[in-house]
Amino acid sequence: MRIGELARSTGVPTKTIRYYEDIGVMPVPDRAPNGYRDYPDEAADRLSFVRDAQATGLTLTEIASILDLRSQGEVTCHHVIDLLERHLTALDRHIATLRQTHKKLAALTDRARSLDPADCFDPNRCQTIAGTDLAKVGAGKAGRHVHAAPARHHH
Amino acid sequence: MRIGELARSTGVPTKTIRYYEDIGVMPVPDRAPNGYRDYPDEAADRLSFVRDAQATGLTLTEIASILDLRSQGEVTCHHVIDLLERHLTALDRHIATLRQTHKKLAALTDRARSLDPADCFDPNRCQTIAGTDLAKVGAGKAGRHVHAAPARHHH
DNA sequence: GTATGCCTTCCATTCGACTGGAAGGTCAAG
DNA sequence: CTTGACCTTCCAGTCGAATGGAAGGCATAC
Repeated sequence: MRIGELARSTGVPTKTIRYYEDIGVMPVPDRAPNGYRDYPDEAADRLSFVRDAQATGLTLTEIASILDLRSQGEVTCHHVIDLLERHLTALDRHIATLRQTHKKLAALTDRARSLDPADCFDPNRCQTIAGTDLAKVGAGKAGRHVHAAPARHHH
Repeated sequence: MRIGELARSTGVPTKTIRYYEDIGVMPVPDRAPNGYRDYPDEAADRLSFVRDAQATGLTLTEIASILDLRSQGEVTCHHVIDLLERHLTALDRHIATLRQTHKKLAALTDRARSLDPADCFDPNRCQTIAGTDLAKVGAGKAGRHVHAAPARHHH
């Protein structure tokens, strides 16, 4: 499979796939006689795994270290297990905060929705909601920057 | 309250607080006669809200638009509600993928743990796990880059 | 009075993760 | 034999979100 097809089948741009190869999260593929990259079918799964892992907040560097493409001698199984275990705990906490703040944001949305729609033409009304009420809704002191995941990529 | 205290009480560095002010997610505070920023108690709540919202994947720009600190006329309640609603849906999906991939990573960790510990001194064994098995575990085709949250900030 | 700690502004740099664009090679269709 | 889609490398730029550091002002302690 060529890079374009892989890109189409996974939704990951070709540019990004090449970039992943550069930084070591995707393995160096074979080349067709013409120099084109030639991917095995598993490449799509690998790419999907990378994206999923990324979505849980692992950095590409961490993912690379798990997938160990560069086969550095110092990277042992223990390191990988450690990394994964620490990440799983962080992930648990992260999901919890996410659900919490989801609730807050939902409450906030309800509040915003329940306002007299006519007031929406008065910027000051909006500001008031945004300012005071919002601050109160979001006032919880839950675990700060527990950790994260990649951003939307529409630069 | 001065910036240092605010920083201590929220865990957000002073640099970052000033930066938040620059980009408009934190309101411009009063100044003491000596020129020092003087924050009201609510500032801590506001800052916490910003961090929480950020943790759910909203960008600082989006947060600023919700908090509407700049009071642009065009930013209506509807825009804000829209933004929040879209974000909440995205967040639901995101949490779902997170939980899914959490499961995958947990399975992966188990698998890694269950290997003969002696093999851990053989780099090749680790590579094998990392390569083939991992790719399979992570092979699910769940919704790609649904969206996300900010990164750990230990640059 | 000077050391210490906190504050101020301003400007440059970092970091991860892309993304764009130039310059050019390959190949099937018309 | 050219057009167009697809591929190659390489290097530069962007974006969000900080972070670092210089240069200097304020306030309290000794």
